[in-house]
Amino acid sequence: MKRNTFPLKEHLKSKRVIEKLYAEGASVTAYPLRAVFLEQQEQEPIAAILISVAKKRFRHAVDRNLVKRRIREAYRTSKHPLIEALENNGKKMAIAILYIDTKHNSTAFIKRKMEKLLDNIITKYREA
RNA sequence: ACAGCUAAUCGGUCUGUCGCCGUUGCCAUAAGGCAAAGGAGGAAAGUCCGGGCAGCACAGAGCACUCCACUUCCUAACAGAAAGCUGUCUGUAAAGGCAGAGUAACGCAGAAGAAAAUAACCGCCUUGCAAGAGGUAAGGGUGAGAAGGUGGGGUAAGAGCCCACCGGCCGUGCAGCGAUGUACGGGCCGUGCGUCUUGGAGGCUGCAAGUUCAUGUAUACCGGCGCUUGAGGGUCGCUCGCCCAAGCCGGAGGGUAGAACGCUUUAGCAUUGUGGUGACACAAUGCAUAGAUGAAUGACAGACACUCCUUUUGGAGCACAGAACCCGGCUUACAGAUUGACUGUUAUA
RNA sequence: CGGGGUGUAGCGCAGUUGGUAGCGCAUCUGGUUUGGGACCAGGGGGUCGCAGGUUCGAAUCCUGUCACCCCGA
Repeated sequence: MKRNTFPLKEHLKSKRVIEKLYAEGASVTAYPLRAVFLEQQEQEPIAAILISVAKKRFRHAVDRNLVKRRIREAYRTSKHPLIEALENNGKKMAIAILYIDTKHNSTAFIKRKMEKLLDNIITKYREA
């Protein structure tokens, strides 16, 4: 059985890549989540992830942290189908996950939507 | 007992599974793996003050500018804190809020009002046929503010002109380190704000400071100094000396977007003792307690505690809020719990 | 994290040596026109972001607070 991890290496940090991602990346939505993704070969992990919660939507740092932690937890526990799909094709990818609701949602709800979102990324990438 | 006021403390606990971050140890050529013990706050917040620290600037002194201002005291420092003083407001009270250096000179005080400061509009009194002249701050009216206030004597009418009490000012004695209080005496006193005067503080920029390494570009351009008549660098607390030495400094432009140091041991925390009304200081003993950087400190399940609603079975809730170089304050947000001092009301002894 | 600014009528802005809060557009009424626009005349509309303080008096000075915007790699 594979372990559900999300170490620092899999975080997306490079400013250049992020700028390119937002400029050229394709997007999918599974409300309240939106993903922006781009194929990106010059990187170590198979999928580099960026999680973003806008200050405009949650004014207090406590609320932003809570939402980011829930998203991180959801990604950690449901990332393997995506990783396998990319590995089988020999591709690597940079993904930004945005939270576009203005109120809190439960962890279980976010996890369901995360699974749907990652599934959507795979199908949309195959089409393209 | 209830209600309040004030000072302080706390502001969930435990178990299991899966994760995140750095540290230490072991294993591994390496990538990494395993284990251990740790991992948000009283406000981490706002960024309103004050320092430390860093770079740059700087001969000395003065002026200007900005801020502060009852007294004594604490502190590294402060616009902060402590103990007091005076006035004023709120409260039955405990208590709390606000204001408080000085006034020699100068300026301003809209509208209203006769007049806003060497004052006479109406009125009153004297004089005069009258016009007018003189005296008068008791009464009217305007205003935030109008000639110390109230009462009596006194007078042509009046007025500190005189007296009593009160308020203010000056002097002396006493108490206090002092602000100030108090007793006695004196003369009889025009409001507010500002400029100003006196004393104190302040160089500028901020960890995206600053330092080092790697990658990369421009050995090109402009200005200055220098090329053996030595710029600059090293040694060094400084000068001399000695050594190295052909580049160095600034501007504009181009390039890089990675890593490390700074980065957590400190004006540090806890306990006890001593001094002080107190803020606080000193001493002894013990402790080591986040250090991330597109930014970790969590998710899920269960149990307990607490509060509320229903009622004996359950349901709901559980504040404000998340470190970003570090401290000392201030301000603002905050469900609830505990302890000490004090006040009021009611009841009982 | 650090630095700076703004908040005044429905909209865009003046007014900050303290003394009745204005301008343009919009809006309303009347006139003009066959009717509309333009034009002419007149009117209404303000917790000056919010809460305290100083002052006789605050949009203006001081303190706190809320919202929004800009700059620094």
